[in-house]
Amino acid sequence: METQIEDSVMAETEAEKTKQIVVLLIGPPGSGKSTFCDSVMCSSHRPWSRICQDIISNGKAGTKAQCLKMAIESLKEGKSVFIDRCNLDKEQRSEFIKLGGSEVEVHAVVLELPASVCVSRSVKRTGHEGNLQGGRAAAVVNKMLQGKELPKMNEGFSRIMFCYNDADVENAVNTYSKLGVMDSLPSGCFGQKNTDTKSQPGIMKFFKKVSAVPSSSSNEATEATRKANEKTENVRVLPAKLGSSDIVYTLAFPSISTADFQFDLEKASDIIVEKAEEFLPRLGTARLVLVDLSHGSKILSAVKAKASRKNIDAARFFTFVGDITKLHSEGGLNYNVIANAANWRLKPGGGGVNAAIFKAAGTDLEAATRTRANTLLPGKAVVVPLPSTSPLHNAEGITHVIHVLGPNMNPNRPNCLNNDYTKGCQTLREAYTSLFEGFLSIVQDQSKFPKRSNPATVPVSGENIKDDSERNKKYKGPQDMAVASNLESGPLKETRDSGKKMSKGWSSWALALHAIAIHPERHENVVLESSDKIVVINDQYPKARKHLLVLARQESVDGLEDVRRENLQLLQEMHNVGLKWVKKFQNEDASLIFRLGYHSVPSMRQLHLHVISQDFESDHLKNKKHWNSFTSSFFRDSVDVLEEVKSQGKAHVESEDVLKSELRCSRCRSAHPNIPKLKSHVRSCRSQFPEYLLDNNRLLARLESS
DNA sequence: GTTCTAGAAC
DNA sequence: GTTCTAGAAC
Repeated sequence: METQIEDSVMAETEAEKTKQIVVLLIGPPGSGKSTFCDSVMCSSHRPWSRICQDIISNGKAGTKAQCLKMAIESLKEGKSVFIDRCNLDKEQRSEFIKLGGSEVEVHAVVLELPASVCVSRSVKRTGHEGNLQGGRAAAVVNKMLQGKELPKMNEGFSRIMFCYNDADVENAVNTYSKLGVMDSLPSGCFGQKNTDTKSQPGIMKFFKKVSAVPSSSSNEATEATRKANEKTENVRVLPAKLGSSDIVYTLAFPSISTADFQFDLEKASDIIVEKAEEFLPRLGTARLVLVDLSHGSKILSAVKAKASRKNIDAARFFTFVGDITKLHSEGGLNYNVIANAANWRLKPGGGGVNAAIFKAAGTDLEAATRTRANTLLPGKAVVVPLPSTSPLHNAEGITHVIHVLGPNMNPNRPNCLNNDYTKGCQTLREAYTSLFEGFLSIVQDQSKFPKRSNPATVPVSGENIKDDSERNKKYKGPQDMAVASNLESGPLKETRDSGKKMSKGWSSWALALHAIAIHPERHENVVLESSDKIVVINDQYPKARKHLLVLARQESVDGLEDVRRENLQLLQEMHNVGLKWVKKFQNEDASLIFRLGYHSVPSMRQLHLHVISQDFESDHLKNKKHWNSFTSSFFRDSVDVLEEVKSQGKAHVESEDVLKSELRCSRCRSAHPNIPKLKSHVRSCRSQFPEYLLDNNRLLARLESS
């Protein structure tokens, strides 16, 4: 018996020592992944299998699935495994990480060499198994690095080594070469620096300096990868020379403010021509196309006439008749960026161009817009990259939508300027400036991957290149545009005026309520009640003994800030449903006391009414923000919201700053130094509630509270 | 919104 | 030493 036990202990110890390893190489083409594997395998005493996606299919490129299959087979044979593919993002890595287990450790070796090194190696190599060579290489490498996510231990790695230069690589090669069958390496993350080489500095500098060079589309690199196998590129073609097949960057835009906002056509056409003339020289070969739906459009003919009088290049600035969402499929126009005559809430609806674009782009555009901005001021623009899943991206080739808000002269629309054309023209000029600058930033951004430049000759010093330093100074990337556009204050008083909120989008975690409200049928397990107007659920992290949420189902009402008179019926319905549940709970326990209300600034998207008992007995109530969001003026009682919307058309929204104020008992208002002490006090406090809460049925108690 | 955790507060 | 908060990451 004893020997048996000893044997099994021995076996376990041994098994631990002989753990196999899966090593994921992480790096773009040219980073030296294959060389790394070869170097280790040359001198290692451990059996290794190198799994290279570029050659897995009888010497040709194969699939991730093939790699996985081969990895499993190699592990069964007792070999350790190198996964020799780029593995640049978490998703790409996840399935290989799953190969790990009690018998198998998963490591990462990150080859973070300068992008320029990778590009130059990719370009120079002739016998590379992936056949990624020539001028396309730079585009591919740079595009890949854009989407790169560095590995983290919590993905499931037991060890990560970062290499930033040849010395680091050599060190890593040695580490793995020396690793005998019985050895293991310490786990942890080694060598990581803070710097991140998402882009290739040299190439960026270069493309900022040359005039904007159009490229076919943002899919350039993907397309390049595919074509790299078919074409032998002449890498010596200069950037300025464009083949006839090249697609030129094109912005299609509607006339801003002249439709629904009733802006004077003559004045508007002057401004359009003036701004186009100003921007064309900066836009390289990119084109501006004014679009209108109807052939008899007065704005188109006015602009056409004025542009012709000013001798503006008609090949680069022209008018086009058609549906702005179908100019390619129905009009044969190649274009990649469209402007939207947006509303200040950046939401679908209203009719016209705005409705058409949101409809054609699908929900992707709405979601993408939210990550950039919540609202827009007149005269401002926000650049939104269109996800490749959007129908507009696929069918028309549109990669970006730029929302623009122009001045309004229509008394039936918000912020009417009452014929003040001094202000109006100023704002319209500003709107076109914002729009064209946004477009310029896209063109510059995409020019990182020029179609026919030779990245191998990317100059370290750019003698032959004209320096357009003015542009360098003045224009920022699209993301900066979005922020800048929203941080500036303007005449739109209704707009949320805290820069923080305005530039905030909805993170993925904040969309859960929205998903339930829109598709309650997909969340049957959590839905307590639903109708066509509302859905009732338990708060997932209740902050009191009873804590429900009544969700509005209507799209586009994200929170209290969006509520207007037209939503009164909805608010009343939500309130009534809340009351009904309060009654139900009080029938079960008459001592429960409730409040119904909204958070001034919700963390989660979709208007939701809190129905919460006032005991606050919950382990989920953990911090100051939790407490203050239910007990300070940040919590807006439903009765008050209803009253304010009825009388003023909207509800007061308290600043988030109050969430940081001191901790006070919701009954006796005494202050407490920290959450545990506060909670302990609240458990035993039997004071009367403040007078304010006893008014107007803000507090819903079955019995007289004592 | 929560979770995790470094470091401040005690 | 432990408790608690606050900021980052998700």
